[in-house]
Amino acid sequence: MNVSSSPAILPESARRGRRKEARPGELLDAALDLFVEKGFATTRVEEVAARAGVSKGTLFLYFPSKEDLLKAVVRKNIAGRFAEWEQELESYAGTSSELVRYCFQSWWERVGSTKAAGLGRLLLLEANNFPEIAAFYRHEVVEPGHRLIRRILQRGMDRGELRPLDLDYAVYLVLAPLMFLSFVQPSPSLCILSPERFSPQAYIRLQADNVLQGLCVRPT
Amino acid sequence: MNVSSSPAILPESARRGRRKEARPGELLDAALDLFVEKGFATTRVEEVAARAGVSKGTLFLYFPSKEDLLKAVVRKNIAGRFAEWEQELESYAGTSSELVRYCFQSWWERVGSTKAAGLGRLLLLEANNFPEIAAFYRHEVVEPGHRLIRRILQRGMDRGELRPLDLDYAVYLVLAPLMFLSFVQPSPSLCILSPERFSPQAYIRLQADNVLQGLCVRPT
Amino acid sequence: MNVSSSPAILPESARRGRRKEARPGELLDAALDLFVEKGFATTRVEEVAARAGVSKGTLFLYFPSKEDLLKAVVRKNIAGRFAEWEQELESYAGTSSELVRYCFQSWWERVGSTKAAGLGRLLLLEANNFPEIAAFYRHEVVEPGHRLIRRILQRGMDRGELRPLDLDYAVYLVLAPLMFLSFVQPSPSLCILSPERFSPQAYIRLQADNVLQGLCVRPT
Amino acid sequence: MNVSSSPAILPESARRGRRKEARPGELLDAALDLFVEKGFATTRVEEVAARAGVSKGTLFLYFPSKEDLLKAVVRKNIAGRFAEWEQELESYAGTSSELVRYCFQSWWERVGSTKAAGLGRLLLLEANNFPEIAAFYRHEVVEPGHRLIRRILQRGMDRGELRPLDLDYAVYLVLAPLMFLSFVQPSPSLCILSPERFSPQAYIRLQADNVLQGLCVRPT
DNA sequence: AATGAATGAGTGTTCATTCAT
DNA sequence: AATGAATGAACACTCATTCAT
Repeated sequence: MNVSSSPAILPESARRGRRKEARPGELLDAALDLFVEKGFATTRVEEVAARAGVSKGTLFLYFPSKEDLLKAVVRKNIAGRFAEWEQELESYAGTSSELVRYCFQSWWERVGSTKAAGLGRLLLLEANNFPEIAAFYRHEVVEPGHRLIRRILQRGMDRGELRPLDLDYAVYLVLAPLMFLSFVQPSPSLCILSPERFSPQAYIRLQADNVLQGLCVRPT
Repeated sequence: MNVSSSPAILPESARRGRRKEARPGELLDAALDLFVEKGFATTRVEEVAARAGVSKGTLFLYFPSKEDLLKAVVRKNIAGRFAEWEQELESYAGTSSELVRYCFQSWWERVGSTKAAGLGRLLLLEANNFPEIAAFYRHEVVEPGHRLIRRILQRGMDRGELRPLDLDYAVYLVLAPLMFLSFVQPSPSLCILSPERFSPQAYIRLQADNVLQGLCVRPT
Repeated sequence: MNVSSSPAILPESARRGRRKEARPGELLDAALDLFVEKGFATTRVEEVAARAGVSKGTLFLYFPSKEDLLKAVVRKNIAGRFAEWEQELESYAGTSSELVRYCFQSWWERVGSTKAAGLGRLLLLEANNFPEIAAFYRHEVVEPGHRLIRRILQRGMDRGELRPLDLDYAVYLVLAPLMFLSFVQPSPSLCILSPERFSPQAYIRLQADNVLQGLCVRPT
Repeated sequence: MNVSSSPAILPESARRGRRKEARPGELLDAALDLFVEKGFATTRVEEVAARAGVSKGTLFLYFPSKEDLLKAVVRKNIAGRFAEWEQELESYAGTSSELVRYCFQSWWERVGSTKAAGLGRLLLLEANNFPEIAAFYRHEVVEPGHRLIRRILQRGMDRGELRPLDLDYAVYLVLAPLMFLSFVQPSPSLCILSPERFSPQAYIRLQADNVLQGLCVRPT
């Protein structure tokens, strides 16, 4: 259609009228943005609706309550990509160093650089207020994530490429730098000194490097 | 005080009197707890007052508004310990490895294990809502912290004990694991699989170890 | 109609077509039911539409507003049966006792046992909110009803069959039992102890009996 | 106090300030008035508050929700006067005619002429919407009322003063005229032709008369 | 200084009504 | 004629803040 080729032609009339299939997605995107940026309690449903280009009433046509909107946001942004990820791991042929680097890098590409990255931060606080949602997130995201990392580290130990580790804590060697980045990104000015010059990619690279090699000089 | 000079007559009011100066502190403690646990917006001033054992009205006697209460919480819990810390660094005689380990450990003792640890998380989530407070925290805590870590790493590089690093990113090698812990601690169930069995000390130790040595086996 | 001339082609739309004229009636029936059962304010237009098997929008095609729907409900269910009733009275040949009994009985058959009975109760409760509608009902139903009863009682007094009565109050001797029944019927559990066993006919019979004979034993 | 003796002195300042004990009662009175007049759904809590001379928020200080306000209204206006009434019946020495007349008259004095009379009408509709409240009313008011009337009629039959009756229906000979009056009173214009000239006392007297003697002339 | 009753602006949610299709 | 997506005014309820005592 020439709508997409010339977006200037039908901007207004397209926004009006019925768009039943598109609405929920637009609302969920708007909600994710605002919830991550301002928090759940501070975000008014009217703001969400406005950002999605509809009225307050319309939002309630698709989501029975603000809390249900949050649930839907969480559900939508939890792609079950872990299956795919585990596949890749099974068939990975390279060294453990390469695998860890690949893991950091592909987390950035698939999660960290997307809007979904803010979800963790959002739930960080709301976990106490909405235990049910937190449990869902935990089950769908956190647990699979832990399992994946453990397997990677175990593989490295099995192959003699990684030093012996207590896996219960070693998981966080991978998790902490990634989570820190996703927690901090939506309001970088608090923790990052020069947000303008900060390159997440460079951050990821150094963290991957160092989790493998450590700070100390190595005898060559 | 003449209150204590007539102990038999005013036993009740004496208890009150003794506490009078402590009130603001108790309110700030209660506020920190609740803000960290439930978030700023979700916490009602009445809850804060109740936890501090006073009435809602009394709270407003000491703090003109809920936001001012938050500001006061931030101010109180930002001890200017960086001066002391920098002192210790100047006069530190050991190796860089020891210094980094000491840094992790003493962060845990002085910050991570205290209630103040939750402050970062609180402000992380409210940074966008209260830029002024965030800027204050940034200036008083984040920037000195960054400087401290940079100096430690620089010292290590100067002494040839640490490998060459881009300090702009290397700071986060230290910061990320510590911040992750303090962000996650108040609602551990979200990110930590077995919160009951989780030992922050063991976490700290492994992170310090690994930031120095890395995961890879080292040739002996 | 040419719709029926091509029955094979448009079987669906034919059903629609046949119903087209019936729509308003079905909506009015549904509205009466729901208004009487749940009250005007508590009934949503969507419910009315749903019960009539059409969409919300369709209802507004026939009735410009919810209040107009109520007006139409009232208008439809006020059959001008009083003319016929008065006729019967004029030509009635029996005793006054028989006439009163006949009056009770035929009220039950023509009004009390029909859905229209609930109208009185509905308007009783909404009279203060919609004075205009109440005035209409009063003029079309209440006043003719009063006149009818007065005439019956007057006839009885004239014929020496009924004791002398102040007609301004005596009307309610007939009205009260009938109205009570119609007010109470739609939610009988409130006033009637065993709604399952309650027979309106038996109620009507006893009330008619007693309004004529009274409770006291009569000397034979 | 001279407050009551000179009500003009402190009219305003008295209304402000704390009146914790008086508030609930004032709110309940206002609520009963408005609920009876306009119905539950149509009455806004703000109106109730305004009529009681307080703000919307204050109402919620005393009643957690609008529905709870309704419950409290019902509870408050159900005086347990049935015990007293049954006492009077036990010890009543006169004829059954006198007793029935007394019953009609004292219902008017104790119930019909008070604001509580509107309760029945209010619940008539809300019974379907709030079954729990209806059940309470039924248990506290309707059932004791039925029992009382049955006993009166039974006594009359036992003493040979009243004709044989099926009590299950005879109760309504007493109930219907009284209930009709209380249902109709709050918006008399609907059913009563000349509300200005209508005397409830005259109504009560005639109904009592007639329930005993009937319309038909009696041989003397 | 302390209380807690009172306030009212603000927010989530409902629902009669409109209108593009 | 019929639909049902969209609207926004209206209302129940919350809670930071005030103030008389």
